[in-house]
Amino acid sequence: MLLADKFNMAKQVTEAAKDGKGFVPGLAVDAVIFGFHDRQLKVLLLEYKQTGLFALPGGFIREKENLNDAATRIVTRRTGLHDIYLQQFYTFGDYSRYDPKPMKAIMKAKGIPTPADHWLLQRFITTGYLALVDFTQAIPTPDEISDTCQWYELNALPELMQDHALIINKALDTLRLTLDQKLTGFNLLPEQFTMGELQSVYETILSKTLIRAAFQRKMLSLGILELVAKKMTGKAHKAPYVYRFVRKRD
Amino acid sequence: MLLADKFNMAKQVTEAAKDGKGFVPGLAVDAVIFGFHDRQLKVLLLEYKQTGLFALPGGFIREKENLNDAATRIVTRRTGLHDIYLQQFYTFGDYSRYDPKPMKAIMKAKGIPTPADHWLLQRFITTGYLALVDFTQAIPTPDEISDTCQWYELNALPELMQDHALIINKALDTLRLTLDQKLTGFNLLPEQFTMGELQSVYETILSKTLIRAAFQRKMLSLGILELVAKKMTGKAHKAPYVYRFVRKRD
DNA sequence: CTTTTATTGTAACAATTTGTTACAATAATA
DNA sequence: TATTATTGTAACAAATTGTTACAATAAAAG
Repeated sequence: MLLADKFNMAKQVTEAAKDGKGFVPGLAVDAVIFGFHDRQLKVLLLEYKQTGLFALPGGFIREKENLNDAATRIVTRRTGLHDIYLQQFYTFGDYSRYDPKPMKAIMKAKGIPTPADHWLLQRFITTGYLALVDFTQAIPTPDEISDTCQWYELNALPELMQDHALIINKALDTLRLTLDQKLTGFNLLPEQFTMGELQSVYETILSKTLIRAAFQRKMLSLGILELVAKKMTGKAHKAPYVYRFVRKRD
Repeated sequence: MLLADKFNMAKQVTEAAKDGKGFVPGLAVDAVIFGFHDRQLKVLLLEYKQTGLFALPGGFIREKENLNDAATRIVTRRTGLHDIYLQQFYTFGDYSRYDPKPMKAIMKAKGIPTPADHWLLQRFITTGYLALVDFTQAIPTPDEISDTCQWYELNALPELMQDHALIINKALDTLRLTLDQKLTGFNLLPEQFTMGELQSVYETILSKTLIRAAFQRKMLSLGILELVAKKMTGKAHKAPYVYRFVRKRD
């Protein structure tokens, strides 16, 4: 979960929030926010310079808030985006993931007392959500206590807090397994895109090259692409068509 | 979650459990335990005669227990089975699922005081697990405060507490979507089974008839079936082969 | 016994889907 | 105007899945 949000809550929301009241206890939300740029999958991470570690955006659930709404709120806060593709993928509840050390370090650096029973130092179980966003539209936004909020290449992640590397792996596994079924790849692209761009999203997610003719034929056969126009690339070759994703009529 | 287990904990485990201490707060586990019998999918449910309602087996997570271990413990308790196929499928966190009324009714019937801040009357978020068990081996076992623990046909479920009908639906959806991928259907059968029995498991889960020749060819091609022997059915026709499931060598 | 009945196991062919190769179309550049 | 680098798609091949058919056979009927 996002340490920053913990502080956010502890420091600014309400008096009650200071001791964790006003939130569902023991449960957090972590978001693996994927973006796509330069034929690479990116993940949005927050940096905590005090610990030398990075963390997934995360937070807590308000007393009367739906779990899914909490996830939406968290992702919207860090990206500035609404109408985000969000999918709950796993709830991480191993006891071994409980490690109050990094949190303690951050709290100390901020001058917050760290009694052993402080609510931020208790065990948390976290529900993982994966978000697919348009890289060109997202505005990475750190919160009050994180130092940066930036995109990182999935293949070159910095050292992550707790089990956040595991959470990202599981998110990617889920994305791969449900890609064909849920047709979620489109969410990583701008509203309009070429077949080549779509193919490169698929290739990057699946980590394998696809056969161009077969990919194009398959995508067109699904009836989910609407042709918009041609696109002059300024390159010395035929201009590709531009498509838009249209929801399949059931 | 299983009301029975709440009481179980509250009444018998430790003094600490009485006020919910010793458990992870706010989070529960519910298990959708599937069995297969007479070409029907069955679900294990607990009955609370005080409320006229039925509930999924469920419970809480111990202070230092892994979430997955809690699920295993809960399913093992209700079935007497070890080495169960268990799969986490979703965490249910809508605020609207919070409804203390049935719990209050049960507590009153048991002579337990019901202050508004009683830990059992708070909002719980619950992680759903689906279990696939061998109907012939499971021994349905009610806990201290439930009246019965029995199999119910998926097509003829009694009225369920809270959002438990929704949880069962989501479990079934997950089972259907992952059936081919995870080859989980075998877990509903005894160790040895005929091709016809396996096909009827698939047909029941998917709610559609499958083509016998294609099904058999596909299953055999997967290399996960080991021929054991022939089986005399006592019927007036050729005896079918008997297979055993063998894990695919990676 | 021999024939009938109801399945099982599988081959054979058809239909569909996916993999592969090839080639015309074409926007910019030389 | 020819060249270059891609795009769009057709055409055929290979693999997978759907369908039909038929021999094998355990028990029951005659």
